[in-house]
Amino acid sequence: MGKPVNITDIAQLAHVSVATVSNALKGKKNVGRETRERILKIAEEHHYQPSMTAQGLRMQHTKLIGILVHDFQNVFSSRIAEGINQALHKRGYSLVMIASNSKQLLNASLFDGLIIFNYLASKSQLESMITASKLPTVLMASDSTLDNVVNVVTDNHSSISQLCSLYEQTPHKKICFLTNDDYSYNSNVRWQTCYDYFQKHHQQDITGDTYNAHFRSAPAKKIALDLLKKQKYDFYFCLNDMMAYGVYQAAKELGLTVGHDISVSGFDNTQNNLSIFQPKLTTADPNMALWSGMIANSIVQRIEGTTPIANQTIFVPSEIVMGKSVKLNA
Amino acid sequence: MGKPVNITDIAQLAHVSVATVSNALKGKKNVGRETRERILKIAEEHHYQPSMTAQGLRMQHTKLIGILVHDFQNVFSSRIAEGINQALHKRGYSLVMIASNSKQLLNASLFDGLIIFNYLASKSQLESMITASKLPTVLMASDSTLDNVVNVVTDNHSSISQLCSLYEQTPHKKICFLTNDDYSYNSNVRWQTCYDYFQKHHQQDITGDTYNAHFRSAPAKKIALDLLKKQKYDFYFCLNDMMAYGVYQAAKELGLTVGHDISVSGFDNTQNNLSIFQPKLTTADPNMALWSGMIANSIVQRIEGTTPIANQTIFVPSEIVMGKSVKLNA
DNA sequence: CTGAAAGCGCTTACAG
DNA sequence: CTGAAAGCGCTTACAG
Repeated sequence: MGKPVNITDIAQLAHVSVATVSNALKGKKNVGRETRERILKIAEEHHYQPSMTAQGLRMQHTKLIGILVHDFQNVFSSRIAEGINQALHKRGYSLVMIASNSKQLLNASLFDGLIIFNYLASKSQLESMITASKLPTVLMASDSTLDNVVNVVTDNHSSISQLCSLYEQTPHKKICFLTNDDYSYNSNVRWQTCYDYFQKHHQQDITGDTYNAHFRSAPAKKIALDLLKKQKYDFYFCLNDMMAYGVYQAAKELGLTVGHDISVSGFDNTQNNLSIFQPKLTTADPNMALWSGMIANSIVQRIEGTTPIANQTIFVPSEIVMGKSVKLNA
Repeated sequence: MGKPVNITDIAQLAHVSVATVSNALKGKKNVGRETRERILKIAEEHHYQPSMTAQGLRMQHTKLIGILVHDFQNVFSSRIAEGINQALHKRGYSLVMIASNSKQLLNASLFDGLIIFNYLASKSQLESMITASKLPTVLMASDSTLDNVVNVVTDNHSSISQLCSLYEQTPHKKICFLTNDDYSYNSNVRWQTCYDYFQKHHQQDITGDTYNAHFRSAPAKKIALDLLKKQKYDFYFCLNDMMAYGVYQAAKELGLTVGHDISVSGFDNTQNNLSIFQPKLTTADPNMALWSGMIANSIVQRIEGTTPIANQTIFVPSEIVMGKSVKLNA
């Protein structure tokens, strides 16, 4: 394809220097009115668009913020990305999504800042990437203590405590917990909150009643199928919604009614207008709008120096949404 | 943050020129073995990563391919993007997703090629963007005739014809069609195929039995609710799955059983392991794996000059998946 | 108000 | 085998 028109082309067309074209285009006041208008007109006519590689190289920033996702298909990252994108756009930045197999782009002086949600790497691998990039970074599910990162995370603690307290208002006697793997920040914090809660209020050690279903529905279904057959538990406390969905499926397969025969709770409030959960799931809603706004704020402030670069953790409030999946005493 | 180490830093550390560092890093053979190893070691130790803006400016390409989506949340674009990403990665390109509010990036000499799925702009707006960018471009739902675009689209024709022929094997007598707006390529092609089919096989003009539900479930539900109450139709031929879902909801609300009282067909096969459609929907499956592969191939070939830049339309085969939503004669 | 020049970090043809 | 130099498209301090 013919190469795009550049600032030199415009300069020639307008019979001025490239410096003047640049100044005119950037709205500097040191350009004569007549000259400016002529330049603008020509640039417009030729669809002139400044080269981001040249601008980026010269100015040492790109106004681009990268969001690294494990893969493009992840529904949760897509949802939060959309919110962040809106917020960043208002502040003059563009959000660019890349999948983890393109992570070498993170250190390529392409982005002014980084946002990372889920990653399969270990925490130390992740941190070495972030350290190498030297960029202001927001982590959405971590408690990294690196200087250039701010963790903007769900306030798991308060929501999980409230969810735990529901147990006392049910007729149930036996509760179990579905978790994710050890390296999962959210799973760890949520589980620890449960542990503390049951230790304190019921003098009960929940360790033996904890099952790792990897935050996914299929393993959760399998585990629940087994446990339900043994009638071992009547309350399935799931540390995220996907696992709750697995329990729903298991219950259905065994002819059990959620919210009646057993109770199920989740976390994330991923139920949408597709009405996957029947009955409606009792879960925690992370307030995505607030979350994305805080992420956008944090990163822009660090890039622009409004907030000094220093480690910080910000908790985003979440709230309980009451469904019909937990059977409360009359 | 401290600025990243560049090629000059490495050159000083290794006591050689930047040219030699560059040659060593790129694996050129004109560098002494001892020198090369020393350079590589130092670069490694300092986590040297070439600047993409500098490289891009110098080489006039970035190995970056942009995919423009209407918004990050769109499930369909996310799904196809993931497939394209895998295929491009193998060929040394990175896929970068941007939302439509960042479309000025398309002409910024940042990308080597463009992939565009859904856009709310009119065809002419879209085409002027593509023309200005002068980049090899793949369109996934269009029949643009611009020189630098190749349309890689679902083979609507064959699947829709097969779906239409199902009607003759049902006990139903009255069929209606749910469509999208006029500017929707897929809707247009699919509807035209239906029109031709019914004209030819039933001497019937379906125009009066066509309803615009904007490819979305909510409007489809509303329309279906109205039509079902009037008992006007017994076969709801939906030009995509989302609208079929709306019809399912309407039927459920009225106590009607899909696949028994009425028949419903869709297009896209978006049903996943979340089992949203009960009973399983009869629909067309676009073969996403094949589709993403063909997109990746097309664009890389044009970028690298393997295939000359010229307008082309490629049809991706799709196939019917038989669910239980269409009631066939015994 | 305008333009010549330096320089951002690279790559590559060229001279030695 | 190695390095000096030009140049990709910009911006900005500076001189006039």
